[in-house]
Amino acid sequence: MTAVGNGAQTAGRPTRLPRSARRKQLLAAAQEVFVAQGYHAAAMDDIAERAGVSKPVLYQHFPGKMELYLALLDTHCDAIVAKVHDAMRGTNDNKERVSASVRAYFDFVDHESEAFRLVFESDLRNDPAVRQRVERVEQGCIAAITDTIISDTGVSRAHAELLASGLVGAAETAAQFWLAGGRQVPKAEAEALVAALSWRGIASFPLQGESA
Amino acid sequence: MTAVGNGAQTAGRPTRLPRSARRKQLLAAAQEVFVAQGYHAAAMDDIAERAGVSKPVLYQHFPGKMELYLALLDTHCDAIVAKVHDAMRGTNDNKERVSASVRAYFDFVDHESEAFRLVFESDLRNDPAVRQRVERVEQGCIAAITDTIISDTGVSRAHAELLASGLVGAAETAAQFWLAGGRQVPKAEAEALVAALSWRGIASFPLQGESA
DNA sequence: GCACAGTGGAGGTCAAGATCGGCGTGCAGT
DNA sequence: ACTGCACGCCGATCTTGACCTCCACTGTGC
Repeated sequence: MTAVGNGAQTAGRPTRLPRSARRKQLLAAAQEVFVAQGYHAAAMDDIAERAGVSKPVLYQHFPGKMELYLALLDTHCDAIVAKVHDAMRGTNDNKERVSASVRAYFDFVDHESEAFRLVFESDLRNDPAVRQRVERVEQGCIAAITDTIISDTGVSRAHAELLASGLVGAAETAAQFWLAGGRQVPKAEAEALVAALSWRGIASFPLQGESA
Repeated sequence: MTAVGNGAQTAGRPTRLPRSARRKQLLAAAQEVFVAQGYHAAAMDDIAERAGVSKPVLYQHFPGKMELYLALLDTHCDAIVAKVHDAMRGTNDNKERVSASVRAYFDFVDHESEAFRLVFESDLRNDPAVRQRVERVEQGCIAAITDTIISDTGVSRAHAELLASGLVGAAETAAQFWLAGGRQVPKAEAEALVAALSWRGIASFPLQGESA
């Protein structure tokens, strides 16, 4: 976990990068610092130092701390919703849809845990701009699932949304727990377990009425 | 939603309270402000104003902002875990246990939404002291359910924990969604829906192997 | 050899947490 | 009942810390 990309050259020659590459590098450095320290504790000095540049450079690429954070957030928010959408559209078998959605969550947590923590453990949820984006992610995931539930079970939208939020919460919390616990269970096993839980939970809902 | 307890007396005569009553009033005011604004955005001035006193009084009762927040947190953390424990011990029927647990979450969200948001939407999870307490709550709930799952299904502890985290996440997220959506669905209905989802999901796990 | 673009470190500003001298009120003793 | 005392409370202030810009330097193209 040293500096990003081209490495720290604080003592060596300062390398001149094209703006595009520099911007990506700054974003990567910012992501590491934001995830490690949280938004408030992260100082712009830390981010600049992490990237191996000085603060003015940072401010030549981003107007302020908030915009930098939002840029990062936007990138990943899109990615998450897109993955769930893909999981829904990739097949017509609902059981497979559940599996794919759960797998999407675990993949995301496994491969991009930094992005996950950036979005779901943000300490800025009170800020309207951030709140809007984070809620948009959850709403987006819930909405994607809701539509499928409605069309396949016929329950009301309000009920379907509640069920969808439960499923999303199960996948999200389980994935988070799996990550926090140090990936004790093999990933495929964990996915299968949570997928089974979710599928058994939702599968019999077309019945609508409760049978004992 | 004006000032707490004895009302705002900014213009009138300042009332002198015994220390114990003043402390409780300050805690209530702090809770309102912390929930409404989040930890970082909440200023000690706001809390003092909300309580109708001045800042020095606040600092005569609590050493600092963090201690004030932790005092609040501790109160509610205990309450949540206790409720889930009660739900587990109240009966031996597992289906009823699931219902009771879900009802516990919804009750908590319904009746003490402020406390819920204080704990689960905290913007201080990066702070070790806060993180420890919040994780302790989730771990506590998960652990309570895990034991039941293990003794009744025989799956390994790691798997049971994962399942438990999924169930907790479902109840938590659904309750949160229900609250955020303005309680559109009647509480009893929402509880029944989520309980059914959870119960159907977990009920057939004793089989262990998957039947189509 | 010279102009120039871009870097690096020092400083301004402001918000928010934490604190000091005065004030008014209720009570004890005579 | 009157006076001195003790205590809780308030307005105004200090300081820290973090975001955001200005002077000296270095390496390059003509």
